Amino acid sequence: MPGAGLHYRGEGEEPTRVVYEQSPYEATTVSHTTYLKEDQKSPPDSPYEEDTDGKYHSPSSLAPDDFLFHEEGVGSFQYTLDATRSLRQKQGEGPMTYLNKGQFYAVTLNELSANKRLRHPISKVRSVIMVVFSQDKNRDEQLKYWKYWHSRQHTAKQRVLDIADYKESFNTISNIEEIAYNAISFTWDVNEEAKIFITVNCLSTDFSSQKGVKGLPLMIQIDTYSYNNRSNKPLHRAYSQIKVFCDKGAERKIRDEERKSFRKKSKGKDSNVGVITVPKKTDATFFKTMTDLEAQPVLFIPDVHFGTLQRAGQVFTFNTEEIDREGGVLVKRMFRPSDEDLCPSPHKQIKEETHKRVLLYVRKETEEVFDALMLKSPTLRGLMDAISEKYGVPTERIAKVYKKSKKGILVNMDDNIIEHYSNEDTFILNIESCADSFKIMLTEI
Amino acid sequence: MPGAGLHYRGEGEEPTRVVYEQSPYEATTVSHTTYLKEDQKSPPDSPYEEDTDGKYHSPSSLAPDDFLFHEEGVGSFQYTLDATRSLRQKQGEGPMTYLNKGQFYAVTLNELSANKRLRHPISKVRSVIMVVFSQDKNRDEQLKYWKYWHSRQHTAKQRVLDIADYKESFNTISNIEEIAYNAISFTWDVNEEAKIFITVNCLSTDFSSQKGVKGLPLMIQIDTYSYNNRSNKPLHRAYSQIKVFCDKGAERKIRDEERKSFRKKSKGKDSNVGVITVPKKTDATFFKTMTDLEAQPVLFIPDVHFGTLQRAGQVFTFNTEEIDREGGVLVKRMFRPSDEDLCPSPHKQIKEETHKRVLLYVRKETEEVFDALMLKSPTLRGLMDAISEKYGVPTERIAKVYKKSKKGILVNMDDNIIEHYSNEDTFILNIESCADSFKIMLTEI
DNA sequence: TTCGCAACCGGTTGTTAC
DNA sequence: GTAACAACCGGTTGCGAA
Repeated sequence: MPGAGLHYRGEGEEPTRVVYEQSPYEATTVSHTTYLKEDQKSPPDSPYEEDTDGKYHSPSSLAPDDFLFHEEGVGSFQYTLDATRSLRQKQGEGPMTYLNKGQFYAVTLNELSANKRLRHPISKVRSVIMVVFSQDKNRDEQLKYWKYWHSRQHTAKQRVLDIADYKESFNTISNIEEIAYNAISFTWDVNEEAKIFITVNCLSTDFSSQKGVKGLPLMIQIDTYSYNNRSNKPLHRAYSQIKVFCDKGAERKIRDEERKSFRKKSKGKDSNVGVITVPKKTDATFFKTMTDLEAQPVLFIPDVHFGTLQRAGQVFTFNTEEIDREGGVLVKRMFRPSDEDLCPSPHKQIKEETHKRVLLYVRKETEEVFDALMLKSPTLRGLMDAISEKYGVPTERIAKVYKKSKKGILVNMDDNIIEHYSNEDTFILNIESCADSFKIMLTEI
Repeated sequence: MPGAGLHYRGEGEEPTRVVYEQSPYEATTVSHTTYLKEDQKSPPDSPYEEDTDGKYHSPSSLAPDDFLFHEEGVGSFQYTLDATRSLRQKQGEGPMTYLNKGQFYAVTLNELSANKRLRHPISKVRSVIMVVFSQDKNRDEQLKYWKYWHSRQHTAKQRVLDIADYKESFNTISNIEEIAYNAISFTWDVNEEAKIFITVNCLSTDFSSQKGVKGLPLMIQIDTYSYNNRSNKPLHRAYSQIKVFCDKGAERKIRDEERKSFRKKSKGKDSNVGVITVPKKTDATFFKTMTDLEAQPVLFIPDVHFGTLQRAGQVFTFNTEEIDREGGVLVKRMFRPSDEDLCPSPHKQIKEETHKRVLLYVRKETEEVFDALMLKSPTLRGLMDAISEKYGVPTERIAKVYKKSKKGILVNMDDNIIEHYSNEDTFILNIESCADSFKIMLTEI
């Protein structure tokens, strides 16, 4: 790891002074309050790596104290999650921390800069803590999962991520905002350790109706922004991979792994192929710093339908107020993601027209979960518009729309047919590209 | 078991002559073709019991051959299910047979009367084989379960119970009717053993979204009616309790039970509390005769909405025809359960409204794809309006509308014909221009 | 490639100790 | 009662044999 000057923080060790690599691109001193200009695009990837443990290496050649922040501020923050981490770790996967659904876990946030002792003059930052899926899941997949999960909750108000209102926590943070169902933002002072208590309200197995299968891994991601930053880009981003279990499932999982490890050992077969056993028991997990600060995390705000519309409105209103007080126009944009950044709301307006609208569910043949098509009018045109909007097929390029009845009869779709569909009728959708036009097939199921 | 004269049929043993207890209520000879009068209510419970094994005891004191049928005919039929039965059996539960979803199992039906050798002059009976829930589930619960299950099937056509079209089977049965999604009826001759092959398409775990829980036990029930019986009441009713598993789950379940039984035994603890171990391995299960012939089994026909309306209609029509030939008015009622006996439609009003509308599919001779004609009323006028709207033919210019039946018979279309069309009936449409008017031809296909 | 089968997976349930 | 924990449950997956 050439030239990397990274800080290692052992357990119980006081964070002291940290030295960062000098950026090859900009070698000037930047204070914590000097941020990236907006037009500064495509920063280089962080040139150093971290080990799979998520901790930082301590190179033998520590640079002197008077080195400065990395331009991006990457690496200057360190977060921990107070939960037992899995001892074993599959090859090709990062470490995994086990949580129980509905249980509170402490998350601590520290800023480890060399200037720590000097105290930053403007020392407030805003962090957003989120529950997201692994990066191999794209935006649509993530939203599909969240929608699926949300549709099966007892109450539509059920959030993915909650924060505890412990006094212990409120001494260190403020301006808490539930900016999405899976994201909470708050501000804290880099001169003091911040501590929050979070709980995750979904199970890793909640994203599929299949029984007896592994749950999906999730990530707790923390993005930290300059308080007055004009940029959409966080100063720092880190994550911790988690699995969420029922009841005391996290503890059982650890127990079972220990048992299995013991059985393996007693068999003498040191077949640790593909499994790395983390040596010592870890009561806390360090977040792993990410180098990609550009990717937009997927925020989930449920589809606001009738009664729920109002609630989402509240969130936005609240955010807007907050942000107005802060005076940052661009920050406002960030904290109020556009419809496209969120779960796209098909029913943006209107109340008197609602009775004419039809909500159809369609899914691909190969998929399990449906997409919702809200037809602004129960007509062929309305259907084509909805498909166009949802799947990016230009309306004018849709050559034919067929429907196939349950008996397999192929019919030209028309207004009349659509008018007689009921809300929540279900179809298999097939979009066939044919020359430079598309043929749409809705199969009734 | 005092005074019980029951027949025991061992494996491989030919059913020969059976002796039944003389009814204390009626000691007259009744032939198989003499049935209960309709006004004869509340028959006494069958005065004999069966052991939990579901087989019949063979009392040492067998009565002579010339004893006669029990008034109800109960006990004169014996059915077997060729599937391995669970070795263990929980206290308070009957025996349980394990099946795999989608796998075919043989069911044999025998009539064991003393007159067997004499051959019945009128020897046809109708049996209905059903998959139902245990008796502790009332009608509403059962329908709720079926609806839940049906709503999660890949195709709405998915039936609960299917019968194989093996030649081996068709030699012994006829007039097969799928009278409900969970019930199939057929006729057979009591002088010959009937053999059918059935498969169950639901899992015992399919009735709940909960993960990791026991599946619901089901019953295969067989009701046997006199072929010309005017009564709703079957001659005989028997059931076998089953659990349906995925893949080869039935075999695994048996294996696991054997393993556990072995472990218990090796521990020396003869703690058979609450568990009866069936001594020998049973490759087939005997159905257990039920004494309650009054209870109406719960038949499941899915909510008929638009497209599916017609399918249910077909079933009914078919049944009605069948029954008319048999001439039994009351049987007809039985095979055509009222809406209340079936899955009650939640959209009853909607159905009432849409009841009058008919959706027909028509295509040109040369085309492949159909157009939909929504008739606002099921009349000739409604048809002409729909054609006019769809193809721009002025209604007043339509001179004649013919229909051509499948046999090629040409008929003037009238209100009556149209009223009897079902949703999604299909036609070839031909519009012939003749002077300044048009002739329409609908050919049934 | 399929089949038989044991192991995996994790929600759920029952049992035992405090 | 409640907390800890092992066993149950059955769909699913992976592995070795035919």
